[in-house]
Amino acid sequence: MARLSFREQVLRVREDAIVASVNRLLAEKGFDLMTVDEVAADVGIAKASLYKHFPSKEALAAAAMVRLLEQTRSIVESQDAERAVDRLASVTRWALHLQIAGEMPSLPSQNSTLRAELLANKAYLDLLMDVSERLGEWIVQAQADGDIDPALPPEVALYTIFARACDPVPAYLKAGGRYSDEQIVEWVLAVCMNGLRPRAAG
Amino acid sequence: MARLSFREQVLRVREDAIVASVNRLLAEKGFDLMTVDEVAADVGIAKASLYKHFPSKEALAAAAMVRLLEQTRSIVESQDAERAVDRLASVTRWALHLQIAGEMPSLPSQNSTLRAELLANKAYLDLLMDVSERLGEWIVQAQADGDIDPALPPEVALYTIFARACDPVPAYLKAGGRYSDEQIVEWVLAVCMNGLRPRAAG
DNA sequence: GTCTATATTGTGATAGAC
DNA sequence: GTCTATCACAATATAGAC
Repeated sequence: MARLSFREQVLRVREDAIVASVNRLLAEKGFDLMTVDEVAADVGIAKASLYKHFPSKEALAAAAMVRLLEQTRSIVESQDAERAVDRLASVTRWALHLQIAGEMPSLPSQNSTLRAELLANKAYLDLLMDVSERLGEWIVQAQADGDIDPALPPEVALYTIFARACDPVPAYLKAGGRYSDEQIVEWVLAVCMNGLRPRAAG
Repeated sequence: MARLSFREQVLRVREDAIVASVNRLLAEKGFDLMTVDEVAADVGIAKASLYKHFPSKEALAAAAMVRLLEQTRSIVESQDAERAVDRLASVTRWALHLQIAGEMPSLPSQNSTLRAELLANKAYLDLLMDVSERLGEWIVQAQADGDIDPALPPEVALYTIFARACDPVPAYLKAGGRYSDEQIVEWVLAVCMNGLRPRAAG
């Protein structure tokens, strides 16, 4: 990796702060209700300055998603459990914790402008492919191990796991106020992984 | 039920048409991206006329949700399978079919204005209570039958079933284009109900 | 109750000085 | 690259004639 000049480092730190704010606001209010004014105020700079770093609101959201996928890849690569199903459960648990802590950015799947921007973002696509392939391998392995139903197409299992990132169930249970975050995560995780298991014969 | 005058019937039909349009647009674009202009154009009346029927965009969305819950209650009441778990699966299958057909209205859970409007809507709350209580009874029965894990709080199962209404997995699988709607619904349903099952001992 | 036309506001994005 | 000030426009909501 090339050395960065002091100027470039300052720039990098500033942009990290922006993306962190965007991440938090996306988790809190979602893309449509998050305003660029809010982001600027949260970072503590003028809106026009924001636009010198990122050309559009969509680009801000994309940067937050790239950040999330980088964290995800890092978590995926750090898994060392022997059984593939345990590695899958561990990554899913991490995502659920992020979500229940209010740090999981969420994007509307229906916004076509945003979709187009993401699909044009090479960093985003590469990371998504990377993570998907790794998880896909684990799923196939878990099917061979008898931990995931072999009759299920791997992509069904993959999407089911990805979908935990925007599962509304944790938030509903948390709103009830009767259970700890830990307990909620474990229940949702158990229901998720249990759903992928092979059905008992008979 | 009181007889309606001709005038009132016309009004009723018009409002049904409005709510049906709102339902479709909510399913297609979601609340934030749906504009009142679109609704008016879709129904074929002027926007100002729309506002004579419904006082706000939020009220339009609420009416669509009431309509959905009325349909849900009707489906719930028509269930006659012997086992509670089969009745639960059948209702969930209906919701998944509605969703994959693009007829399931979806609201952002983060919009506080919309939340407040819904929580102030007695018809909505009554229907929600009604449906929840009935499904809750079935869940408790299914736990007694050994079809749902008795260690799971009934509300976890209830929310898990409710969440199928906004599950992104069917849309992702449909976008892949490799499987029929029927096949997708059956997989997602199976994973859902399997997840609630008791874990095998050992 | 329906229409056309308009008021009002919120917000994404930019101009131009420094 | 940062700021203040402003534009441009979309979208909710309403006025007022018929």
